[in-house]
Amino acid sequence: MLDSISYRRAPADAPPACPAPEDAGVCSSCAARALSVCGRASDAAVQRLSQLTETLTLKSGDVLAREGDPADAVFNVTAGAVRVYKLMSDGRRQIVGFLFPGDFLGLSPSPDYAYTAEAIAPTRVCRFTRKSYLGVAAEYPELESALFSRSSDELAAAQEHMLLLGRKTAGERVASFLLDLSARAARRGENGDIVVLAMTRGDGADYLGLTLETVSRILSSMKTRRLLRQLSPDSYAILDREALRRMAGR
Amino acid sequence: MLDSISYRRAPADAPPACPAPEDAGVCSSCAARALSVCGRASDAAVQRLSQLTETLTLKSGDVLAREGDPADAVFNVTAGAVRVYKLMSDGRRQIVGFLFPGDFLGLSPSPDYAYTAEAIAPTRVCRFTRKSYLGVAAEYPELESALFSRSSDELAAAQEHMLLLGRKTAGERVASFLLDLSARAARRGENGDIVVLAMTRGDGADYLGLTLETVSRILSSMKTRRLLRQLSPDSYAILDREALRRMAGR
DNA sequence: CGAAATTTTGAACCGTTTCAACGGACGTGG
DNA sequence: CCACGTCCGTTGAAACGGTTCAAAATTTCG
Repeated sequence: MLDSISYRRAPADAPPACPAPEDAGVCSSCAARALSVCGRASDAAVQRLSQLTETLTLKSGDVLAREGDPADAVFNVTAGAVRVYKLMSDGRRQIVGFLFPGDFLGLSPSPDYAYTAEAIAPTRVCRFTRKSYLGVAAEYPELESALFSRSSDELAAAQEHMLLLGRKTAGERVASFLLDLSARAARRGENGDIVVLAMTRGDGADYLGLTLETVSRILSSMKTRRLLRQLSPDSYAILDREALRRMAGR
Repeated sequence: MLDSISYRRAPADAPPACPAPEDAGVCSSCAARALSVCGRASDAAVQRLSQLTETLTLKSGDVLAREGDPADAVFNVTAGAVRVYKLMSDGRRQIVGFLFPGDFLGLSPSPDYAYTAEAIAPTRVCRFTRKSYLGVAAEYPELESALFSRSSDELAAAQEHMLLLGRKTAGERVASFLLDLSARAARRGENGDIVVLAMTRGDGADYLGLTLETVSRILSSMKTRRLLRQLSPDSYAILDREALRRMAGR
């Protein structure tokens, strides 16, 4: 590269600040925030649920849930990032999604987890047992509606991702991914013009159905074509969003 | 091919017989059957819902829902087959799923359909308006639980399909597809050892993220390798399920 | 029966993967 | 503080799986 800038990744010693700061250790605000996002949960349900909740602080590599294990907990991410994936016996991996603050895991009533979920950065989550969740849900049907709605959004995202995996070219995949990360960051109240790739190239590749080399090559070409500017190894400024949109297809 | 047998597709003049035969035109049994599959809906909810239901008879090519249109109806397929897909502007298509008798469409609370759904054979569906569905759901929370459960199964299937699209080889995809069709047929009470490809090779390809030529080639090689025997252009007998399983991976 | 659509098969091509090498960032221990 | 090993990202070159293009065979349907 022409300009060999010396980068430094963000220090990885402590969980990053929570966008909606919570009283450390107390999880009521977490449950409230998590549920209020859905817009329909009653205050009473929030109160009940937050009593049944514990906060976990995880470091990169910690496993929240393992494919095939009994699904006895529901999680809500409050800080950090999580990868959710499925494995084949020979090690091939498909990441089916990344979780960021505000996202849920484990809502499905299925008895076992169908995926493994692993922190990929210092991460904080709220955890409630499925049993306690079911008790509250039975009492407050609007909670179930709210989470059903969330779950449906997830299904729609999964269908969009099937289109990406089944029909898009490598360039279209990476462009779509960057725009998606940007939109999600904006929805969390962060700056949508700066995309932070909280995951490695390998993780990105396993999400996009590519190899890490292909992801790296495409990011490089986006840099030389002035669509992106690399701010650090894991964050990029979007210079030409319109070109990225065209490149993403649909 | 060595043996050039003369095949004949099943005649396509009338909707095939419904597995649980219903009084033609009357939809109460349909709603009952649809909901009872979930195992939790009360008789009262079934009664209420069936009053709000109409039966539609569709021919191949008829559209149930179009991507972007307001999602004001929920469907339950009682006979036939439906393809659900997303399109790119240049015509590339990803089929995100096929619907067979017993399957639902349109459960998501999202205001618009995120996909197009089209009959690919003579098909019968029960249709209820979203408005009437919401009314009943508000009154009978167990209905919502039951459909949430269905929807979660769909999400799990979508995640499994992402693994297929992102990481499996062409042979693994086709083998997985055949086993999946077989399992779904068995769940509907049909013979799981005979797989009916209700869709064209092109539809299969657009589901598997391949071209129709690749699908055809792989089916041919499965025939010559005695994993399958072709009973008609659209139905195959599974001769070696174990080999298919190995071939499907995971 | 004849036309249109679908399926099958072959051969050339190409986008992505695979294999390989190198460089930078970071943690560890001397 | 520097040497060392590891992990991650980048880049190049060769190989390959699946696509594209083309044509023929079969099936479907009016």
